[in-house]
Amino acid sequence: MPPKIVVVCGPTATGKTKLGVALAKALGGEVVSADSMQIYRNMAIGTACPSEEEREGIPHHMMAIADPGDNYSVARYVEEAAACVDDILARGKVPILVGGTGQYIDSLCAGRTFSAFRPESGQRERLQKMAAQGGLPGLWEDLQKIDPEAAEKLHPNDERRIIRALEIWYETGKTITQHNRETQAIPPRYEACTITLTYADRADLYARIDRRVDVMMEMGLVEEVKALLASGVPAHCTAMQAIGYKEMTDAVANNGDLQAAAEEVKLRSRQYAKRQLTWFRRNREAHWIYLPKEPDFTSVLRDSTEFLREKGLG
RNA sequence: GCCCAGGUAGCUCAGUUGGUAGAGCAGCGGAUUGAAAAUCCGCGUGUCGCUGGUUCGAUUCCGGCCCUGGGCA
Repeated sequence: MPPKIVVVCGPTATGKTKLGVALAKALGGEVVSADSMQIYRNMAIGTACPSEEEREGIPHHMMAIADPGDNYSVARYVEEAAACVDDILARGKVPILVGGTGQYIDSLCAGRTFSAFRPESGQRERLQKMAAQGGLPGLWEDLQKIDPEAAEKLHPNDERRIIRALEIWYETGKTITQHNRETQAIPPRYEACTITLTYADRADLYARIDRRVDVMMEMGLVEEVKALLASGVPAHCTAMQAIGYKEMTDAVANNGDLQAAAEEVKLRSRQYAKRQLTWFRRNREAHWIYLPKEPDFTSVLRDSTEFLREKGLG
């Protein structure tokens, strides 16, 4: 049996951080972040990265460990986070995976491996150029000849995945279908005991998100973005695609209305939360906690620990 | 008060030479195997301001009324 770990997931602004810390204290655990943007340094405000006080002395891993100019990826995450988790287990503590990036969570728990080559090989750039010049339909047709099964599953407009599938083929001589089949055969690396947090009423979640963006603005999101740009972080790198950062970058560059930009950030955050829900709904094993408008943290914690006890944790 | 323009989806608007209407955005749903806070796909949710008239049939034409914006007083 793979080792058990706790997973706390859910859409943004549902209190994952707080629950993660409380569970770490209750179970003797450490937090491992599963957040594709908190992974970057110097982005504390816009990514709602927990402060020292909020961490309450609990060690937090996989947080603020990459340079914003780096282009972090799932592959790197799985490798580094697995090392963290294994280390925590080896010390007899409970790893508590906390975050909203479903792809990172699932890939880590599945023990998924990724095709072993550097995306910087130039292949991707070449394919992107072809697509940009109207060659996407042709690329999809190429894929259909090389790997009909993959082409079947991909919409002809899904440029990223079509290019990814072709890139793997040209670089390794193996189809993505073959690669996926191999990774699916890998046994799960961890047994995830998953708690998914969300508000029972979507309107309450959206209201929470809106309020949180206002707080980020008060805390100085604009200054944080300006500082990143001033330090030489490229305006179009992965980190700057994060919600809050791209909108503020545009607003600052165009001398635009910051309040209007904040409204845009709220909208994009709500849409993001909805996509997160779509991802998490897929996991039928997860224990969902449906929060009322004014959540009572004590009962959320009790509900969580009860579920984990049933799962044999704590 | 008079003149003009307009009132169609949650918003901005298109349209119907009379046969109960469609785009963008928002919203909802789905996907997701090295960008994932990214990216891709699907779905129209409606007393066509109200009320009479003409008509087999009116959101469309005509009258009246109400509302909004602009102009003249």
